[in-house]
Amino acid sequence: MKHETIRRSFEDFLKTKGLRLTRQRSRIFEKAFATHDHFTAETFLGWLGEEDVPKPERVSRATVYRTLGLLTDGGFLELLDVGSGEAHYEHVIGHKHHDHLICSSCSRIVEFMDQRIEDLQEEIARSHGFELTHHDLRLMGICKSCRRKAK
Amino acid sequence: MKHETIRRSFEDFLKTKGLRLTRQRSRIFEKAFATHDHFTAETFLGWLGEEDVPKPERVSRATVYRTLGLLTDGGFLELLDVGSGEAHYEHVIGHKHHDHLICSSCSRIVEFMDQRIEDLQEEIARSHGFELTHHDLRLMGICKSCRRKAK
DNA sequence: GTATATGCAAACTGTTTGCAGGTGA
DNA sequence: TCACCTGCAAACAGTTTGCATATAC
Repeated sequence: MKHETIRRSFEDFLKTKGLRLTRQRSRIFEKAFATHDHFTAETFLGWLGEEDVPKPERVSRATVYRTLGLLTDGGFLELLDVGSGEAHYEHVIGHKHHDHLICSSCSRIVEFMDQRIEDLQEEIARSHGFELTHHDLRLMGICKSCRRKAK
Repeated sequence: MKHETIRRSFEDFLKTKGLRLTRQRSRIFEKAFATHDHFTAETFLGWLGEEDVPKPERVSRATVYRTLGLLTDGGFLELLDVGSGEAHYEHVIGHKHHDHLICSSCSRIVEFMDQRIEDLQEEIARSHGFELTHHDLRLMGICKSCRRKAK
C-alpha cells in the first residue's frame, strides 16, 4: 500500500469520526509511518523531541498517548504486548499479520508467520466454540548471537 | 501431584535458598494452592482479607507481591499475561503446560494444549537460530455464550 | 463561532522499595 | 543471636484525565 493511500485513509477516518486534522496528529502520523520498527510511546516522544520544530508543531506527552491510541483504534497501528510493561506499537503498512520471536537476553524481536500455526489456531478456537478475533503468539528464547556470547 | 508433596518441595526450596518459612508465606502458599483459578495480586489480597485471622497471621500488600514473586521464581506459580495490565498467576499443580483462549467479552479463560502447535513453535524457533525457553499463546475471541447473548 | 484539541500538571493503577521494628532458626 | 522478614508509606513507571487555553473547520 502506498503512503499516500494510507494518509488519505487516515484523513477520511478523522473526517468520518468528526475529528480534526491538527498539526500534532499529522506529525505523529507521519512519524509513525516513517519507521518500520516497533516503538513505545516514550521512544516515540524521544523521536519527536529530537527534531527542532517551531512551537506550534510541538507535541506533548499527553497528545502522543492520545494519538497513538487513536491510530490504534483506527487500525493504523497495532498494539504489541512484549510483556515488558510498556505498550509497543507497530504500523500496519506492508505489515501482514505476523508473530514474534523475542530474545530474552538482548530484546531483539524477530517477526515470523507460519500458516500451519494460523490454521491450527482457527481449528482450536472453533472446537471450543470461540469465534477468533485476534491472537498473540510470542516465542521467548535466546537468539543465536546471544548464545554465542554467553559461551 | 499431592498437596503434601508440593508443600514439602516449597519448604525445601526455602531452605535451599536460606529463606524462612514465616506465617505469611505459609498462608499465601496454602491460599494459592487452594484454588484452581487464575488470580491477580489484588484479588489474592482480597481473599486473604476476607478471612478473619489474628494479627500475627495478617499479610500486607507488600508481602503478597513479594511472595507471589518468590513463588513464581521457585516455579510454584506461573505468570500469565492476559494483556489487562495486571499480572495473573496460576499454580502449577496438576497443571501441565497449556495455552489460553480468552473471551474479550466476558473475560472467561479456557485452557488448551495442542502438541502440533508446540512442535511447530520449536521448529520455527530453531529455524531462526533461537533456543526456546518459553512461549505464550493467547487466542482472543468471543465465546459461544457471549455470541448467543449478543444476538 | 464553537466544538474539538492541546499542554500542563495532577491523578491513577499496578507494583516496588527503604527503613525501622519484629521474628524464625 | 542475628540475618532475614514484615508492614508501612513513600516512590515508581506507564498511562490517563481535568481544566483552561488554543485552534481547525
